[in-house]
Parts: sequence; structure tokens; C-alpha cells
Amino acid sequence: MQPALRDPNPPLTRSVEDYLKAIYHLSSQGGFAATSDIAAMLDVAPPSVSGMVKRLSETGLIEHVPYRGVQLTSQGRRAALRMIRRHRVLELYLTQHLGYDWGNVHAEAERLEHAVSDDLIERMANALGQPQYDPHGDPIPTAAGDIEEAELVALGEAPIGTKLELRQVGTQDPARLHYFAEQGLTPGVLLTVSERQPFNGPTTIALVPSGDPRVVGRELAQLLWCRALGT
Amino acid sequence: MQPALRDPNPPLTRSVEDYLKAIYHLSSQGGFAATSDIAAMLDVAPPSVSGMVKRLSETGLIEHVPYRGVQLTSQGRRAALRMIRRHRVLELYLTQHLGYDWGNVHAEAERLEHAVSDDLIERMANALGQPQYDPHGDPIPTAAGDIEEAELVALGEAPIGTKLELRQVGTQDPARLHYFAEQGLTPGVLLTVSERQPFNGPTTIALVPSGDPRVVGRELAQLLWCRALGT
DNA sequence: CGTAGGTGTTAGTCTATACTAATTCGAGGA
DNA sequence: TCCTCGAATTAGTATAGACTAACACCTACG
Ligand SMILES: [Mn+2]
Ligand SMILES: [Mn+2]
Ligand SMILES: [Mn+2]
Ligand SMILES: [Mn+2]
Repeated sequence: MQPALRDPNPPLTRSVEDYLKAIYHLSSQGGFAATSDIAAMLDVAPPSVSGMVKRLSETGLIEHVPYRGVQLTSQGRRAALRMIRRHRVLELYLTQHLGYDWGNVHAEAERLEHAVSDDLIERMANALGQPQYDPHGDPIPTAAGDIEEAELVALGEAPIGTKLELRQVGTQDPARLHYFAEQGLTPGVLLTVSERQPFNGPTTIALVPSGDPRVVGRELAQLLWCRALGT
Repeated sequence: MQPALRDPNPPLTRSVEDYLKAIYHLSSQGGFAATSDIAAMLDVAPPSVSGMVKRLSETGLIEHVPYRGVQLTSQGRRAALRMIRRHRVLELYLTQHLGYDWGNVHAEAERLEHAVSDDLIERMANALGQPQYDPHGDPIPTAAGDIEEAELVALGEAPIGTKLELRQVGTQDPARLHYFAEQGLTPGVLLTVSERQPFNGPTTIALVPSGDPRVVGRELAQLLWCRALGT
């Protein structure tokens, strides 16, 4: 008997899947993902990233330019989008069918995404009516690997007087998410930008149609991604 | 800064959790679990078991009598029952809420059991109405770690003429489970034992109340665990 | 235009878990 | 009683993935 050759297509490990997701998010604005940013996102030491980067580029999932950073290959992007679909379908299922609130789903989905089968994800997606967005407003890639690319502006950058629809909340921090929910700042909400204090000051908005005002500090305003609806 | 002491209570790994479950099942009839039986159940080589046995006994989860086998400590049994609760709640949730059939749930639950939180399991159990049995009729341990111990007899051993309630189906093999379902042999079914051929021959039964006959070969009859209901 | 400081990589180690090959144990038959 | 053979263990190796310490590279500032 031959000395068993290596499986040419081993299933991805949990670690590999998380690295691919991190690289996807860090390079989604078109550039390279830096070693230190990956390390920070995954809470590992930079040399651990260098080691993984070597393995991933040997298997063709990423391309590595030494001292510059990494990018996903098309194979790597496909794998990353599959994980993101899993994560977001899980988050939505947990909130819609099991009573989770949007501040707590992330941690649960972060583990489950590696354990579910494709079949289970598609069953959940069907139970949810093939949803397009997760509880935080992030687009859910299709099973084929397509993802919506929206042109959004952070609330903290939106010009005074514009009317906006809140579309995505860019944090997974439970405390911030709970606060946003309390303030009624959830995806789908309409608002107009009333004013902004100088020197990175807060943005004041009015909810539509109630007119209720909200004052949103700079840090949080950078997390609220909105679609412009005109003046 | 001190050279970081070892975490005295590290979370159990996936492997450890599966070993504990296997040892629980193999020693549930009161004896020791043998190295080779554990190896066969987990599909690993015997030396892998010896290695894991050493680690598990060092951490106090099992007791090892060399060349005899292993038993769970009370701490090990607690951990094993926790996993069994997870597994069985997951199996039932997948069948009841996501349309899985009882032949396919096992593989899915085998992976998910290691990834879910206690919170998620309790939410699923609540959605199911705190169920007592999984799709195969196996008792679900309580969150506190209690499990029902039923006195059951294999259909292949039941005396002619007795009336029985089918309670547990002792296999996870999808093909066998599909066949049982086709034959209407699922937990809760009532039946009487009509006759049995000698030399490990098949058992013939009549379903109650329909009276429909079924001929069940020795191998399958040993998988159907029943509660005696009298003559 | 040359270097200092930060970023990235290499070197070396550790743990968990698996494997094969070699060895040892022990219980049942001669 | 003793031997044999299957079961169990030990010895040695491999892989994934993490870490720290040490070194290399790049660039922006002086
Ligand atoms: Mn994850
Ligand atoms: Mn989300
Ligand atoms: Mn398992
Ligand atoms: Mn079951």
C-alpha cells in the first residue's frame, strides 16, 4: 500500500475559516490586509498570522506580498463568502426563531458557523424566507456567493440637512448594540441630519416621521451606515 | 509578571467531549470501557485512545485501570451527560423545527453539540416544551444531569406472546432508520410478539391495534428496545 | 539622505491529537 | 503450570496552531 498521499482538498479548519473571514473584511475596501490588523481582529500574535499566511498561500486561498499584506484569491473569496453567509443566516435565525437579541447573536454564530452543514444553513434560510439582510443590516451573500455592495455613508460624515435611511450598524459589541436599540436606531429607520458640532463633535438627528431628536457622539455616528435619500 | 500558570479549568475540546460520550455509552451497563471499544466507536487507532486516556485521568475526568479499561468519575459523568443532553435536544429540534428526518439528524448533532452554548440548548429545549425523549426514543438528560433509566428488552429477546411498547431504536445508521420508519417501527408503537424462528431467526410481530404483521430479522430485532406491557 | 521605530518575519518551543511500529501484559487453552 | 495470542501500552513521529524572543525590512522624519 502506498504511503497515503495528502488529501488534496481537506476540509477547512475552524482557524482557517476565521482567518479567511478576517482577511475578507480587512481587504473589502480593495487593498491588502495587514498582518497586524489580522492579528488584532483575531486576537492572536502577529507571528501566528505569518505562520497561517504561509499555509494559506501554499494552498492557494490567499496571495501574499511579503511586508505588504495579503489578499484573497477567488477560491479564498468564495470560501470567505460562504462563511459570511453562514454567520449571517445563523444570526438572523437565532433572533427570529429563538428569541436572541441582536447584541448576543454574534458570539453564538461565531462558533456555530464552523459546525453547521450547508444543508442546515439552507433550511434555516428557507425558514426565514431567503432573507437578504442579517439583524445588523449586513447583506447576506447568496448560496452562489454573490453579495450586495451598497453605497453607504457613515452618519458622522453625512451632510447637514440630508435625509437618510439607516442600513447597517457596524459593530458587534453587545453594549453598543443594546444602546442603539434603546435609542431606536436600528436598520430601516429614517432620519434627517439636523446639525453637527465642530471638532469631531456629536451629530444631532431627527427621526422620521416622529421628529424625535437624537444626539449621537462621533464614535457611535461612525458605526451607523446610511443610505442617502436626497435632501 | 509570572509565567502564566495553566488554566485549572480549561474548556473541554471537541475530542475530549466525544471521548467522554463514548466512554459513557460503553460503560453504562456498569463495567469498564475497553480501549479497543473506544477506538472502534470513535474510529481512531488504539494508541490514540491510550494517549487520551492518560490525559483524561490526569485531569480527573476518568479513572483508568491499566489493561482493564476506564470509567467516568462523577465529574466525567456530569460532562458526558451534558453532551448527551445537547446532542439529543439538537436532534429533536432539527426534526421538529427544521424538517430533518430521524436518519440524518445524528451527523449534524454530532458536530453542533460542541459548538452550541448552554443558553442556546435551553432555548431550544423551551421551544420544544422541555421534551423527555429524542427522535430515536432516547431519554434526554435534564439540565441538572439526571437521566431516566428504563428497563427495556430487545425485541429479539422478548418472549412470544408478550405485548410491548417500542421505546428506543438503538442505531444511528440512516439506512436502518429509514427502513424502520417505512415499516412503521418508531418509538411509541405498540405490538405483540407472534413467533420467533430458531437459530437466531427472525421475530414476527403484530402491530397494535392494526394487527399488521412484521417480520424482523435478528440483527434489527436487537436494535428495537421495548417496554413490557404484560401478556 | 540616512537612520529609528514600528511592522513583519524567522527561529525555536509547546500542546493537543493523531498515526505506525515495537513491545508488554494477561487470561484461557494445552 | 505454562505458553500463546490478542489487547493494551510505549516509543517515536507528524501536523495544526499557538506563543515569545530575536532579527529583518521599510519608510518617514530629522
Ligand atoms: Mn468563527
Ligand atoms: Mn451581523
Ligand atoms: Mn461530537
Ligand atoms: Mn438520538
